[in-house]
Order: sequence, then C-alpha cells, then structure tokens
Amino acid sequence: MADNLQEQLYQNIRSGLLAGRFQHGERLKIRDLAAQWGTSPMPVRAALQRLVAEGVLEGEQQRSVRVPSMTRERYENIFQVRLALEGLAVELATPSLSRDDLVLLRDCVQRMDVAIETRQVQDYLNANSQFHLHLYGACGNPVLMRSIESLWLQIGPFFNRLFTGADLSLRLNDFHEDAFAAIEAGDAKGARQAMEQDLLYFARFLLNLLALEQGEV
Amino acid sequence: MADNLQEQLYQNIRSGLLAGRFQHGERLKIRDLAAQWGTSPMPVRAALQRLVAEGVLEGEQQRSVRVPSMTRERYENIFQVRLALEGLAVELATPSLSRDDLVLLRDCVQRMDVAIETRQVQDYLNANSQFHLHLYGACGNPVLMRSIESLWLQIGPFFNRLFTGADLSLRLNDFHEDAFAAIEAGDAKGARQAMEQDLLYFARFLLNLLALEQGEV
DNA sequence: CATGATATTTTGTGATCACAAAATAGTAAA
DNA sequence: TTTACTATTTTGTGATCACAAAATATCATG
Repeated sequence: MADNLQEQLYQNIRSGLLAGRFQHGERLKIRDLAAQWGTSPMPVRAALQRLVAEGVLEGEQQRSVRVPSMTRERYENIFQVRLALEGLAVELATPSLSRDDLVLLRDCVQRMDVAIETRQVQDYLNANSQFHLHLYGACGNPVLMRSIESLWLQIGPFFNRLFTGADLSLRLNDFHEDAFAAIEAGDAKGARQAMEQDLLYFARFLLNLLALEQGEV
Repeated sequence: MADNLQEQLYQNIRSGLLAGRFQHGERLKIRDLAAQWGTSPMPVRAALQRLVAEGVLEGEQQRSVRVPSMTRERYENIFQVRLALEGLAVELATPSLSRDDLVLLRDCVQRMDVAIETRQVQDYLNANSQFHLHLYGACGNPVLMRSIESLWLQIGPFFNRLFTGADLSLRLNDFHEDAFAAIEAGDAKGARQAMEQDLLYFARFLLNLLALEQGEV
C-alpha cells in the first residue's frame, strides 16, 4: 500500500465495494467516511472522485456520490463489453502462458470443484476471479487488462451481494474445465469459445438470482 | 459547462489534450496551471486526478502527472482494444440508425472527401471523429460508448500532433464509403468489416507518420 | 389535518496554510 | 574538471476554514 492517505482510502473503499459491503444505490458521504477513518475530508474526496472517474461510483450532477444501482439493462450492457474484451484477452493469452501459469490455473479449477462440492461460496468466488484475472493478465496488453478490471469493479459490488447465501450450480465449473483443456492444447480459438460459454452461463445464473431477489423484495 | 470550477478545468485540459496542445511526456504542474487559470491549486488537482483515473494522463508513483508518451507498442495495445470495441459498436448500431443519423453520416463522408481534396487536415479530422463517434453512439450501450471514448482520449493527443502538417492519403475515405453503403443496406456484419478495415488502414497510416517523425528526430 | 413557506442543518466546493519529500542548485574536495 | 555532499527551492498532500446550494426540519396558515 502506498504512503499517501488517499491511495489507502481508495483501496479500502474499492475492496469494500468488491466485497459487497455497500448497498447499491447507497449514498457515500465525504464527512461520514472521513470521521470513520479519522482523517480530514480531503483524501476521502479525492478517493471518491477517483472512483467516479473510473466508473465504479456514479456522481449525481455536482452533488453527492452513489453506488450505482444495478438494473438488468445495465448488467447486460456491461456483459456485452466483457464478452468482447475477455474473449480477446483469452485468445491473446493462450499462446503465451508459462508452465507455472498452467499449474496455477489448474489449481484454481480444482479449488472451484471443491468449493462447489462443499458449498463454500466465498472460496468459489475467490478461485473464480483468480482463474479469470490471471488468465487475462497473460494477454500482454495492459490497456486491455485495465479495461477488463474496470468492468469487474463495476459489477463486483452487485455480484458479491447476490452470491452471498445463494446455492451454487453444479455446472459452474464445467466451462472452466473445457477452457483449461483448450488452453493446455494451445487452442486459442477453442479457449476463447469455452470462456465465452462460461461468461454466458455465469451471466444467466446471476440474472436468475437477480430475478429471485426482485421477486422477493 | 457545469457551474463548478474543476469541471471547467477538466474540460479545458481535456480539449487541450485532444487538440494536441501538450507534448507527450510533458509534466503538468498543479501550481502552474492554477496560476494560468487564476484559481487555487485545489480544482486543478481534482481535474488532473480525474484525468489520471480515466487513463488519459499518467501519474508517476505519488508524484507528478505526465502526458503519457506514445510508443509503437502502446499504440498497438490501444488499437487492439479499439478494434474489438468499435467493431462491436458498429454491429450493434447498424440496425438502429434513424433516417436523420444516415443523413448526418453521409454528410460526414462528403466533408471528408472535400477535406482530402482541399488538403484541410483539421476539417478531415473533425468530420472523421464525428462520423465514428456518432455511429458508435447509436449502439445503445453507454458502457461500451464510455470505453471507446476513453480510448480515443488516450490516442488523441498523439494523434492530432502527428497529423498536423501531414499529407492526407487519398484513400483515407474509401472504407468510410464502404461502411456507409453497408450501413444503409442494413448489413451489420458488412459494416463492421468495413469499419475494421478503416481502423486498420488508419492505424497503418499513423504508424508511418510516427516512423517518419522518429526517423527525423 | 394537510400544505406551503421559512429556518436550520447538512454537504460539496474552493481557498489558504503547514508540512514532507523530491528535484535542483550550489559548493567544496579530489 | 569531475564528483559528492549540502542547502535551497519546488511540488504534491492533507488539514482547517469559509461559503453556497441542497436537503431537511419547523412552523404557520388554510
């Protein structure tokens, strides 16, 4: 962690969002957060503005800052872009994966299997994000990687909250296994297709959870 | 323009970058800009931090802010992502273009023809960006649109500087005409292909200019 | 009791100041 | 003349304060 305050606060709020510790639609107030962390409003303001600029939070015109509320439409918009970018990343990454990368990816797949078996939702999510992000990270294109991370931050808050307490589908690891097989064989197009299937399946699973929640609430 | 200062400064610096008024690699100093605009350092700081967060400027670790220097590698990284996103945007936009949209796009193509004929580089660039961005804007996906604009901002500075004073290739409008024909016919895939060709041709043209400059300097 | 005007509080923005770290200039020794 | 150490200046960060606009509460009036 860096030595300046606003960077620390940024990381804190950011991880708080990814962990689902904020409600979507919730207002984040500068002085409240400042008091909570025992700092002046200044670095909090900077951290919030940064998150707004990155599209993670939304700023109501010149006014307060909110956690964006997730709608089906917004989710589908993000998903459309994810499919294009993450598909490209997989295709680029496949030929340049090292032996160590493959070991790590295989480990992630196994951990997801165990997590589904034992119904450890958080373990599954951790292994899943590590699998995806480590794979994409090998694409060798920092611009692409940055764009993907930005999208993950935008769905993260909503994502984690929905999953907490949900039942994991038994098929939530199938396409990872397909993708890994293709990657190991050096089949870039095949890996891309498998990962696209995974994203699609995952997205459908999440939309079901969303429908359930909205039906209940 | 909004009623708060940092928004105005943000827009000013941003348009300055797009117009190529800053050297790539140049350091932007808070107090200098503040003095230049007659404000306190505060809103300048916020505007710069926002541009860094958007990836338009780069912040050396906790230190000063620079206009990113453009390398061939960085250019190709950005181009790779542009191809994926702008291709997708064209495909999505084609079926939902109105009569008015088509009129505007045709006008842009004609203006580019005239600009190439009369060697008006700035006119060409204006019509070109309007053609692309208006077309993409019809894709109906704000997340996608935002990502594309972010990439344009990242190449913009470098872009405009290189073009200034360069000779326009006579073929710099060919693929726009192909794309327009496909769009008019409602052929989304065809429009996408034509626009991808355009991006490719344009990118090569720019890399030639870059090679020329680096050879001379 | 409902409704609209007014007063109070809350909240974001921008300025000024204090401080520490980095960059730069200046100086002395080899 | 070059190099290394020191002093000065520059620059970004964070705190406190002042202010205006928005949100909320209070109260009078129909």
